[in-house]
Amino acid sequence: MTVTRRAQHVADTRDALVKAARELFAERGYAATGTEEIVARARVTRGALYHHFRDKKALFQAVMNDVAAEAAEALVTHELRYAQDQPGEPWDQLRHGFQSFLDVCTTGDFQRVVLIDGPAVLGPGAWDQLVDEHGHGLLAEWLRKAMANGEIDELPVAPLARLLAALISEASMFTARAEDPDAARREAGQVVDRVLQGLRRTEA
Amino acid sequence: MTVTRRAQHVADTRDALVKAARELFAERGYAATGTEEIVARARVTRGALYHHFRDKKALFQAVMNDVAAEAAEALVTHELRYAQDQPGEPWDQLRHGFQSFLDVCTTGDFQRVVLIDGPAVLGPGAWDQLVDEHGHGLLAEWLRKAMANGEIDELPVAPLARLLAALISEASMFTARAEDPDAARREAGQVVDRVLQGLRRTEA
DNA sequence: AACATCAACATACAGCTTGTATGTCACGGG
DNA sequence: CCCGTGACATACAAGCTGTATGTTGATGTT
Repeated sequence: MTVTRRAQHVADTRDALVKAARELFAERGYAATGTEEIVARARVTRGALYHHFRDKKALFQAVMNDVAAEAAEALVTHELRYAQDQPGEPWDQLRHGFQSFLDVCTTGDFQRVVLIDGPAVLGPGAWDQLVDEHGHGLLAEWLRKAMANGEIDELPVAPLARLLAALISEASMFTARAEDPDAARREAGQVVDRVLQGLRRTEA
Repeated sequence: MTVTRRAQHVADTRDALVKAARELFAERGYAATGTEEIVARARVTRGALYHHFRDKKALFQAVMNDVAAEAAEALVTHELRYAQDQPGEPWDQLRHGFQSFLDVCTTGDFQRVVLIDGPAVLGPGAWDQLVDEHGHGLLAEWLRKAMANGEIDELPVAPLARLLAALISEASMFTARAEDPDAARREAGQVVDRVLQGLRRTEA
């Protein structure tokens, strides 16, 4: 067996650390979470933590990647299924994808970890890295395609993708913190959709 | 004299605290700035700090209000002058205002303090409060007016204002962290303007 | 004018937290 | 079979925040 049992144990403790940290970071935020709580929940000691990660920030980085990867994967599979079920125009897929993106962002973990603490802990540019790494180069890709098809106006893709992502992120925050989440979700979705519609090709 | 000299000294130390904290928070971020550095720069002791502010977060709150108020004021005066110089259509003023907003957000202090550390330190909802307090209820006002004039489509104003503010905030981050800030500023401005244009009333 | 009082600080202290240095033990190769 | 090394656990040092206590100068009172 190439993968020894010991190696499994190692991976297991690492995963336990990331999982415990994720729960606590999402619940109380990065600053308010002590390493002691994390290792207690993971049922290891701080020694294990500092063996696997250089410092607390590195652990947070791992958690953030975890959350982002999960969200990206959920979005992709969701959209792939939709595209299969209903092979319509790319435009409709883009609209649908935006709404799905909104729903994905509205999960609690994503909000607190990626949107709130991420930039503060890892400095600005944390987003850039995430964006580059976890595929919403995907988003840029979609936009490029839509432009090539003449469905939306030509615009610099890089800033457009980032601004739209920020738009949706904020929409998710708005939704989550509203008194009436369902109503807020509808309103936010409506606004997002309208903004996207506004980008459609203006008939020359 | 109703305002005694002692009172001036008190206000002076408080201002010195806020100013020193603002510089350091903007430069190194909230978490990386110790209270000792702050009071050293303000040439007082930590006792003074904890006399004027309940804790470090309260000081940050004051700094954030300071930065936000300054930005809001700059924006307003700028726009008022523009409106006076060139009393055109409200639509043009809205477009111009967005670009000004972008420029205001691009100042270093605003980025780090309000956009990055603000939500993380004071929790989400810090934005809501700022938005409500420092007038970009102004923004909502403009939008309402533009809708009433039939210049842009009817949409829920609250989410629209927040999403547009987030859009511009992200545009400013994009601009500031780009290799070529000037080019990035142009691209970001172009995208923002295009999004805004997209909201114009669709001829029924 | 002497005195009490209180605000505006300064100083000293206690507790918590992070990171590191050191120790231990099991596993795995030679 | 034994020794080295990785994977932890433990113990320690340093820094930071918040609080409790001390001090001083202004201010109001009689």
